[in-house]
Amino acid sequence: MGRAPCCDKTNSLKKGPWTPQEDLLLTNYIQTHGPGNWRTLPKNAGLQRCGKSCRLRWTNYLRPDIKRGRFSFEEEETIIQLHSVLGNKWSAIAARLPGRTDNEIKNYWNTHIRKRLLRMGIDPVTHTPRLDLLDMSSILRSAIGNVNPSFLNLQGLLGAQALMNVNPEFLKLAATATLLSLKNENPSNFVTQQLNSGNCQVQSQVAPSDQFHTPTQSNNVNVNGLSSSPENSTPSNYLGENNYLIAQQNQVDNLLHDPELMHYLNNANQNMGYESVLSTPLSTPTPLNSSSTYVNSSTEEERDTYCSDVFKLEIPESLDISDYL
DNA sequence: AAGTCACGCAACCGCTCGCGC
DNA sequence: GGCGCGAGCGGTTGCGTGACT
Repeated sequence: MGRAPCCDKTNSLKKGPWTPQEDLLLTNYIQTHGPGNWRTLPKNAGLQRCGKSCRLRWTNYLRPDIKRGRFSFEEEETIIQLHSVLGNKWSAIAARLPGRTDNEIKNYWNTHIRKRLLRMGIDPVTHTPRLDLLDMSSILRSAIGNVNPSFLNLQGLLGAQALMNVNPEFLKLAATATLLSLKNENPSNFVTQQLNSGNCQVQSQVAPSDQFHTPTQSNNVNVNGLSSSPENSTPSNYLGENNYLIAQQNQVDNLLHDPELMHYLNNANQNMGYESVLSTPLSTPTPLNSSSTYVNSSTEEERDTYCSDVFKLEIPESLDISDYL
């Protein structure tokens, strides 16, 4: 017992950015002696730095096997997949990405991937579609854009029950309409048919569900020996449109069949108003006209725009969906 | 040209865990 | 068994830089 602290705060150890001279001292020392004891290293190397600072500088910057430069699509995809399995275990993720450090991956996640997933309406923590952004109204509006407005009246919805208390079948209807939109198919006929018939048994009505339903194996993420259980299955490829659609379909299906989620939705209006769901600014959903826009895009903006409008939705005031509530 | 803002990244901070005393 | 330290990790901060007005 009685060891001296690693970083004696009374000492005026240097902090802040490293100078080239300090880098050289540290690199030369480690190449000669190896890292060894980080606590004694600064003194032996002639550095006025904390051992912790030296370790960080070496592992995050000076290490010779570090790969610099922009992350490739493959690396990005791997990070997303690993994060869906491992969460914020940056060191574990970095261990499976040769040449990348946990700090670098963490920074890249926070500055690029996280934002992109949020823009795509995907919760970066759970890797599932964000229901708070799944504003069904606009999808329905776009879906029924050619329906006689007199047929629908939203007053009942806005004046009555919170949207969070929505009938699960309505959620399913909206989600299916969303998926039809994602598939670049016109959901109008489908929604109109459902609303006219009062039939909420959407699943059986969706035109060829199998057409874009997920193969079983795509539920299982397998990255470098890691595989996720079906319960926390995640999109296997956010960068490919088809896989993205498959993932969306799967995740929405899973959510709509998740009793806990439904329980949450049924009780959420006790904790929050439906304003959060309805607060999305008015917008016109952008059709996904290109089937290859996203995966082949070379710029981040192009990647982003692919799905940025997918969940921008609104409810027309003339829509009456009270029957679904 | 100058000021402002947003973004990215390196570095720091604070915590936990494992180990030695 | 308890304490303290080293190492490692994740979260956060702050600075540099480029874009924009």
